[in-house]
Amino acid sequence: MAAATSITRAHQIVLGRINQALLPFDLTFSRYEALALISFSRSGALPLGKMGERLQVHPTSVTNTIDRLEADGLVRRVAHPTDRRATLAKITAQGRLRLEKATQSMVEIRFGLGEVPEEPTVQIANTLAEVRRSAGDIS
Amino acid sequence: MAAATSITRAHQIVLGRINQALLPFDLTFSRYEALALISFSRSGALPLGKMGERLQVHPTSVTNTIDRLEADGLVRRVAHPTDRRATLAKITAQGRLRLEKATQSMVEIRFGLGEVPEEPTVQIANTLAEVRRSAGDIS
DNA sequence: CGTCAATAGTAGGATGTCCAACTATCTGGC
DNA sequence: GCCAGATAGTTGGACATCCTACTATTGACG
Repeated sequence: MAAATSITRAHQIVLGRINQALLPFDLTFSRYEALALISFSRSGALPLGKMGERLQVHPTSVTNTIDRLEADGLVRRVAHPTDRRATLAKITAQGRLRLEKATQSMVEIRFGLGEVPEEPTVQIANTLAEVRRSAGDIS
Repeated sequence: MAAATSITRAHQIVLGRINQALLPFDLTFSRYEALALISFSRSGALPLGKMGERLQVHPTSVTNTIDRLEADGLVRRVAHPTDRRATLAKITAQGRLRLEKATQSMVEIRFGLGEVPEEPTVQIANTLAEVRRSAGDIS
């Protein structure tokens, strides 16, 4: 139970710090993650469904996230070239700019890890990998 | 960044499993945590503010949680004996029964850790302690 | 080549979390 | 004693998440 509690608390702490740091950019961690994911794709656009898979969130959550990013002018919904069911979220120039600034801030706060040194963070990723493996999140 | 991502994903996975297991008892992890906390107190009752401190959540979250537990008959709001500002959440007999059953289920799924062996879970708690220490969550 | 199951996305409703603002009560300094 | 500031809890609003149910489109099998 100590492990489960630790994960919950660590998550609260890290997420809280991250969202605090993203506040000036009018972003949240969900929106930041989504924006970053899109920007990493070669064409700068991704079908919403694919995003849900990658981020491991429900399709309705993606809809919500993209709604907000689009309202803020950071992405644009465009039609999928061949599949008329699908919608692509395409990052805008403004979106890339905002993402870049936000990422600087993320790096400064070390993605919520704060003053925790490098070595322990590697440990954390490694030990939690066990949990993620058990759920098929990673192989 | 890998560490931050790992914490987020592990949290999603563990919380998802826990809430799934609590579904038959009409509980969520928040409500389960709150109920357990109250039951551990000597008198079986706690001021809402104290609960917020212990669980590290906002006062309004406690209000919400207790609202639901009370609506389900698992706790009852009673007046604080000396401080008329404060309200105590007191666990009911039905609450203790429900908690007991839910706890059995929690133990069975090892609090969401599933098939992860004992040793790695200890590792997880230890490595994440670093993050929690950095936020003053633990000493 | 036509029907029907599968897939992509969205709408509505529930829960949990936070923040800002409010009411009620307590407490300490004058 | 009294009044200002602190404290306890709630209310209303914002976000993120999930689930169920729905529409539109695709694709596969008879």
